[in-house]
Amino acid sequence: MSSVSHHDEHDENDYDFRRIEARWAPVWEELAPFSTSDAPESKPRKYILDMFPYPSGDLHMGHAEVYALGDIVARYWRQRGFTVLHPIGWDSFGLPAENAAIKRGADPREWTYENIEQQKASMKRYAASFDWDRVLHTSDPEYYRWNQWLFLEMYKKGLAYRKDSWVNWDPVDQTVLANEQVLPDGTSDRSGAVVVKKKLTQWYFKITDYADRLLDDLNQLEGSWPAKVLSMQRNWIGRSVGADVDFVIEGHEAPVTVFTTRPDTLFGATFMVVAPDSDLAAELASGSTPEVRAAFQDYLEQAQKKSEIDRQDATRDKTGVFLDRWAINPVSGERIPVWAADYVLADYGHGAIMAVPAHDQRDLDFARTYDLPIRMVVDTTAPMTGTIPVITEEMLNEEPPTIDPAITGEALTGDGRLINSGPLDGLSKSNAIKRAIELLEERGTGRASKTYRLRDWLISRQRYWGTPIPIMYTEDGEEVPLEQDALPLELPWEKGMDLKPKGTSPLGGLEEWVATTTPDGRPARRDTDTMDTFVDSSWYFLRFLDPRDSTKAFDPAQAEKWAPVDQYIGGVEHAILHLLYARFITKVLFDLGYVSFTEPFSALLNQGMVILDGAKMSKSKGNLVYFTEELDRFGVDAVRLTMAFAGPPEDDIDWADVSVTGSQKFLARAWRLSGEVTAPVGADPETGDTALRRVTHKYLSEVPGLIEAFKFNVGVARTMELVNAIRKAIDSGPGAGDPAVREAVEVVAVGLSLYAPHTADDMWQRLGHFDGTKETLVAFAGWRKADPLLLVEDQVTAVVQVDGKVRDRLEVSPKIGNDELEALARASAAVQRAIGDREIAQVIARAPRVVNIATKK
RNA sequence: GCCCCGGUAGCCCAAUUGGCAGAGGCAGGCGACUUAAAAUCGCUUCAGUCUGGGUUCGAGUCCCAGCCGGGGCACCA
Repeated sequence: MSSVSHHDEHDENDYDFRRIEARWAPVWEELAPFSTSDAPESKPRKYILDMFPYPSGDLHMGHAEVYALGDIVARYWRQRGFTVLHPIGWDSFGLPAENAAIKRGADPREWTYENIEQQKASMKRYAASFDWDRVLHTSDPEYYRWNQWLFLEMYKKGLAYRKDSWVNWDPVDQTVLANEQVLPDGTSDRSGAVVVKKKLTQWYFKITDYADRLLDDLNQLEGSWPAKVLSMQRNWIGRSVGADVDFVIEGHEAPVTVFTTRPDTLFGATFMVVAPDSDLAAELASGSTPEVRAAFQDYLEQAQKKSEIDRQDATRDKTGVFLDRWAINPVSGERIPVWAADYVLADYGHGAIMAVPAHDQRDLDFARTYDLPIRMVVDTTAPMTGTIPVITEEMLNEEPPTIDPAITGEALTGDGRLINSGPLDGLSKSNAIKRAIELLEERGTGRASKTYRLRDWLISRQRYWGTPIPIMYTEDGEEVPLEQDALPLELPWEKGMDLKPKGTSPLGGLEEWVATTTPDGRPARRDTDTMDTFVDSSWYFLRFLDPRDSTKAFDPAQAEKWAPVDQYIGGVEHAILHLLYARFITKVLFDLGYVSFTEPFSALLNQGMVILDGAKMSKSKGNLVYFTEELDRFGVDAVRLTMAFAGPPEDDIDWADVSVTGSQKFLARAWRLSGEVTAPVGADPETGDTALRRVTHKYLSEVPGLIEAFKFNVGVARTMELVNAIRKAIDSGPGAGDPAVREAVEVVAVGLSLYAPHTADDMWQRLGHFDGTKETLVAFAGWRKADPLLLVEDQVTAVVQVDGKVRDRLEVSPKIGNDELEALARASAAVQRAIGDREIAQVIARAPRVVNIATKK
């Protein structure tokens, strides 16, 4: 045997992913098939967006998943005849670059743009169908100048402002953090350090102005966004509805307002508590006796020494200090003591509460610690029917169990009948809430009110690698915004610049840059902080519409054409931060008249994580699966297909549970078919084998619904079925020359183009369709219409049950009627045997599927 | 403590409005091809759907209670 000819034959008929990848990568590079710059006006449009990556190192398996899934969606809509905008860029400002630069003593730009080049090469290898003409990097001056523009627009509207406040300080990264960046355990989501509080003057975006809209508009996204994300956002915004109540403080000019969700318990308020770190507490203490002042100072210092973790521990004992001040209940006129205690937070509500120990567990714990009065005002033993209290005879005869919170230590928060509450007596909880608010409003000492967990977005960062804040300060402290034509205010770089975190921005060290003059010629100093990088990503989807536009951030006309994003794909780790900010900025841009929509992402898909052996992959655990290694071993298409096939996209993929080899074998099976087809291009499929055509057309009709429901795993399974059916047709059916076989293999190629672009294009070429032009790539072949005649089965199996158990199966016409089916069922010998001598009670026929005969018991 | 999601074969997962529990894959077994093996092809074993109730002619699917797993929020007034 000639080994040479043997080898040649091998070459032609063996699936060699390396050779196939090497064949197509240069073709795609040359044809730039997914550029949308020449999109015809006539075609419908889709904007499919994958969350853009941060350029730290090379791509990892998580990227491999998101870009595989996003690409399925993009390629699907292209096959459906849409012009698909599927851009990519880099979220390239941020701390990792800066930390790497410090380690290497170099410019963060070098590290950043080297990584971008590496990731870009990997993405191209991965064959993601991006529009490479629209690449953007948020660290380019041409991008971040529009962050500055946005900041100034918001500044003009009072939505960007500076305030002095207690902020979250990351002692490792030496910068402030937004609330959203502090994890529930009080550590930084970046460095992992325990966050401490620091009082600083910082820039904020007034996201709280949008709290109601951010909450209410979530209803529009119901069904299109994962329920989990909607619930997380609702929790995060945390709207509480209740009342503001004004308490006069003896010897204090202004009344103190408290927020409460339970104005019905106003008569049960037996003391007031203010947050020790609030201005109000300091004020009240300073007006008190020297002893109180000293005790308060002492308490405040202790409270501030506590870490965020200790402070949030709900189980720890309540502490506080009496301020020797007295407040007057605006409804009852009662005189109640005022305390300072750190279970009240300075930055929630008004930083002060009315304490109702009988009906609030925290207040009760505090009252029991300091021996303060506890008064029940809601009798929760009175059962309610609607809003009318009902007392049964049984209850009158029974010795009632003690429910007094002062004895049990359990606050009563349930519904009940109001007692000890003057005009509210006898009312139910909900009616008493309404009535109490009316009473307060009549007297002008309170009003209905809402408060939120959401705080304003702190955007200042004391680090280098970000967007400079376009504000300067004159010698007398006046804020002066930059003029638009002074933008971009470029981020300066000096060789040997010290970027080490030291608590103030590194830009402060560049005297030449900091010292400037106002437009009217006064000496001034620039703000040396940079913006939170979440500002960058809060509007990038609009910049993709024309990333080279040097005259504006984006073109409203283009936004009208493409936006909002039809499908957004990314990890659930951004469920709050990025998505909340992007929603906020979109609403701001709407209010400013730049866009006509109020939500940026019409639909959202969260993919799960790629894990290994049940554990998150990490370098420290040493259980990393390397992206490049997987591609080298199994090929791009097999890795992509595995991502799609592993399971529902939102579930985690355990790389130990999947078989990339299996994917590879399947691709080889499918690919080989394209070499076996002998029917000529254009052979009329209608002259082919009907049984195979039924399978093919069922595939054509079912798969679109599956893809649109993100059931990619089922879509792949259906493609496997079709391939199996073709294999059978060739080996033991009508044979490789049948036009239906050609039709089916072509449908496989188009179907596979969503998951395995190299294999699909190679099949398409072997089937004789590719002529070197962009239009003849399989990506543009189009999804064929299923022939409805082939979808109608001429025989279906009807099941006959007796008392719910399957006793016979009948081959019947799909058009059979209930009566006829029932008659057939009754005639069945197997059925009669099952019935025996029992009497038939009822027969349910659901033609053409099922007949159930129920017998009398 | 409050809220949300999920439990189907050894494993990953399917299953229109309630209507034959199994589509697909992995792993395993047997066979064909081969001197042999790999590759390939064919055939094939395996659960009655977490538990207990309920509704129904009929429940993986709907309702109630519970168990287990995952997630979010939580001294938020």
